[in-house]
Amino acid sequence: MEIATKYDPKNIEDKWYGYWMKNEFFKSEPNEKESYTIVIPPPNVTGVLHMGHMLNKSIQDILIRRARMMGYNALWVPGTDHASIATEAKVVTLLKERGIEKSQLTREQFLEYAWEWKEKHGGIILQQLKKLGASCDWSRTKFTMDSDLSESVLDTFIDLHNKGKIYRGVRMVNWDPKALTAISDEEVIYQEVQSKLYYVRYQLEGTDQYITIATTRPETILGDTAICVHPDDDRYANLRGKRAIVPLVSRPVPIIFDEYVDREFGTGALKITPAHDINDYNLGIKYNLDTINIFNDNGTLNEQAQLLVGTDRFEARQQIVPLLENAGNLVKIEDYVNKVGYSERTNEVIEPKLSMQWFCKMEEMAKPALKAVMDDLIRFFPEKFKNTYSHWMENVKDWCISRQLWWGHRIPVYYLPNQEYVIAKTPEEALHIAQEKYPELNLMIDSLKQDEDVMDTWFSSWLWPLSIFDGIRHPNNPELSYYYPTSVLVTAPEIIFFWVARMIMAGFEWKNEIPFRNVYFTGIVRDKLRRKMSKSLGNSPDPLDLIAQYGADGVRFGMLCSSPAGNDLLFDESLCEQGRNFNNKIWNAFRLVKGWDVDENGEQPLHSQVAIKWMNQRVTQVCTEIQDDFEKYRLSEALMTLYKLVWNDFCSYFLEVVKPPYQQAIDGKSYREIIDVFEKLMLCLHPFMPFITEELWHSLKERTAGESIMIQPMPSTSVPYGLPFLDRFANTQKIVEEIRRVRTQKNIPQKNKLVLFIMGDEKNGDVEMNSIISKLCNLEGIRFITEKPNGAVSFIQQNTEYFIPVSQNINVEEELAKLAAELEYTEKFRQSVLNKLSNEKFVSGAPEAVVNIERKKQADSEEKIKILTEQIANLKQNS
RNA sequence: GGGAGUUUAGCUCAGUUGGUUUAGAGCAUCUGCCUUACAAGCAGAGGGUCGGCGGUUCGAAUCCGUCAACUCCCACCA
Repeated sequence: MEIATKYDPKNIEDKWYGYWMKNEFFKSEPNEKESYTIVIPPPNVTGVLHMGHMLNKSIQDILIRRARMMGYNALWVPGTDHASIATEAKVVTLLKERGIEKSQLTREQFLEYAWEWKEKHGGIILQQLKKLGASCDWSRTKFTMDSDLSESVLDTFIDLHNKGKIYRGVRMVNWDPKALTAISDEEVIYQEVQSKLYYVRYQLEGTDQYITIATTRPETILGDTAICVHPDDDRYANLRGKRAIVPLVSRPVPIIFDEYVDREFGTGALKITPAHDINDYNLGIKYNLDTINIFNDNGTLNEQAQLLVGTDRFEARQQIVPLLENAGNLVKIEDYVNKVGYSERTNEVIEPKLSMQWFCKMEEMAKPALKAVMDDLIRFFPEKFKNTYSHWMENVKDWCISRQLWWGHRIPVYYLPNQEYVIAKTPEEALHIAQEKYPELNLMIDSLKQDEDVMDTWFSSWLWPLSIFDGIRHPNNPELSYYYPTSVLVTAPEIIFFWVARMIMAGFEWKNEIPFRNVYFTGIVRDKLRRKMSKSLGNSPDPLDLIAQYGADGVRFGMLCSSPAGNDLLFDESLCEQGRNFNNKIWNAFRLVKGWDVDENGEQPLHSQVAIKWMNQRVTQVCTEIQDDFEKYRLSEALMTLYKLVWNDFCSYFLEVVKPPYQQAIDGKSYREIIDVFEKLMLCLHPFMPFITEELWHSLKERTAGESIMIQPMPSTSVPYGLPFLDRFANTQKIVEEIRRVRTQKNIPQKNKLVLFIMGDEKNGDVEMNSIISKLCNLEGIRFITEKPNGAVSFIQQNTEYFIPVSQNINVEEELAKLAAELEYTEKFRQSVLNKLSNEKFVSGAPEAVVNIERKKQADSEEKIKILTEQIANLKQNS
């Protein structure tokens, strides 16, 4: 049957994925083998596959497939993250499209919609991963809001609270006055805006003197509770102990001295509004200042402002200017460019707002987590992220773990009528505890009011490697003992603090062990213009379209062939094209081999015997190389090495040598050995390109039902390979290239046979390698000579002279020029070597091996100069 | 403002402790080929004073200093 000339991955990929699933090859259970575990960084449950996932998941699949073939019990655990903020935003938007406002719903109603949506549309991304070939154990799929994982989150909250590591405190949050919610720092977008800098003077109490401050937000003057200057600022040294009068509201406030103030900016004097600026708030704590909150949640001024009550903050900014001017407090207004934070969701200007939040103490937990990385108990690839990590861990701040949302793990705190609170996993439990503690209150279930907030999403994902094995609730369970610590975490450097650092802390906190041994940081996928791929820019291709166009194997190749750990990937479809072409190349190599007639009685030619020996040694050599690459997570290097092995060595050399002459059969021995080599190549490539390798592995030999390449062992690296033999072959390849160059230059078609003259004694000839040259260069014969022939083109390889007689006239000028150029180069080279060797300090200072190399270079170049000089003389004489 | 990193061929990158490198790969480019596996291919070729300057050394892409450009992270200036 004819095999198509082009590889078509479509049906093949679906067929094998189904086969793998049916045979449960992805499943893992603890056994006597060593475990190799990867937990997926759980994508948002609302997410769809993007290019960043493609890179990240391809890498994980490559690692897990290789581990499986290296004899480990490999497990890749999939799952999704509930992603409080993103999911809630998504659900809110979808409800709005149906004409429902979140504010109209009760918490329970909203959550019902959210769950309904999650069940229906959540986790699409996991289905998409199957297209990529991801070999996850799907039977273990987890979701951060599964009941067991949720319970683990509550357990850890309660545990940390009992240990005194969780507390309640006031914090400045990013308030969105339009959405009426706090948002995270990550959702604030800073933009430069053209604004004004207002200089306002404050009268000093009991004098007719003034102090002038500069502000971009004059409306917040109404909430001022201090003036601050630099302690070393001579201009204000006499103000110590004085008070200033806040304009318009006539409030006397202290003048404080702190190094926070930049003397160069404005007048060097700063007004302090602790309720509406994070820095002012910190100063407020330091100097025990009053905090006057002048804003309502919707951004209008409240009664505390005394003036302009009910006016919007921006309107108030306009209106307060003439008021200040009339009162004689406005000094001047300058144009000014500053950065203002906007809400990513509503594009509203963020208002810093004080609110009560839950915090987790970090300092103590950070210590073992920092040490583990610095001591290489956990290794980072690339290593440079150790610096980033240590810098952050040494300056770690307490973690605000509450979020003003509904979708997520609700904080298990129950407030009592007496202002106290209890912590418990369920309302019933809470009631029970409360009743025991305060029997006099006669508490009922309705007396308890649970905290309205949910926990930060990371407060569940930091448990991920533990909670998926139920390691929080049952820290000594056999699954956890077997699979934990996991082998490697593959993730993005952006979340090194949010997630990586915290998982390490959680690992020590609840298991007293690292969660993973290695961390591989991927880069960011960018477009050719180095812009981050994003939905809003519209510069990101749809991964599923790419897979449809180039095949999953092709896309995987494209993602991997040029992305060293930590480096950004500048994605271009041409990379996938290269991958597709590679698949096609392999496919056609298979077509060639499959098309041969086999003659079991045929004798194996010498060139085949030599080529097979060489190819096997090359495979072993490359396997050893990529073993090292994998240990260092140099996956791109490993892939490129295999790419070159297959394309250059296997296709361009090996198959060309062993290929029988047109319409002749191949001998049985060679055929079987070629198939064996082909099979080894498929094994090596399988982690990178699982589908085509499975397809061909099945086609190369008879297989029985239920067999698969993905559970075969990798080719052994223990077979010795001989460097001298490989060197001989490399030299042979150079000779072949020289002959081909002659053909190209002299326009001699490949089908015309040539004769090769070799200067020297036939006894010293390399019969094995010459058989290769004969086959590849279509030689009529090889003859050994002692006299330089006329009418021949020559080249020198390893100081042996080769001549090829050509029918047309030799262009003597051209030949001479070529020889002269080579002579000049060689003489220069020799001179540089001589310079080194004539240097006393080099000869005495450099290691002997290095000096010997130079001596060898000298001898070789002198020999070559001699040969070239002779050739030039000979050529001149004969012309 | 604080910290980290990058700079090698047109592009993306290797180059491991300084010495078998007057620097390699893949892609792209150019030339010639529809050669009986593959034009998604074959054969051949060109292309770099390793960001600039200075230093250490017998010897520097590699180590040190300095300048320049770019990137990322953190903090965010009234």
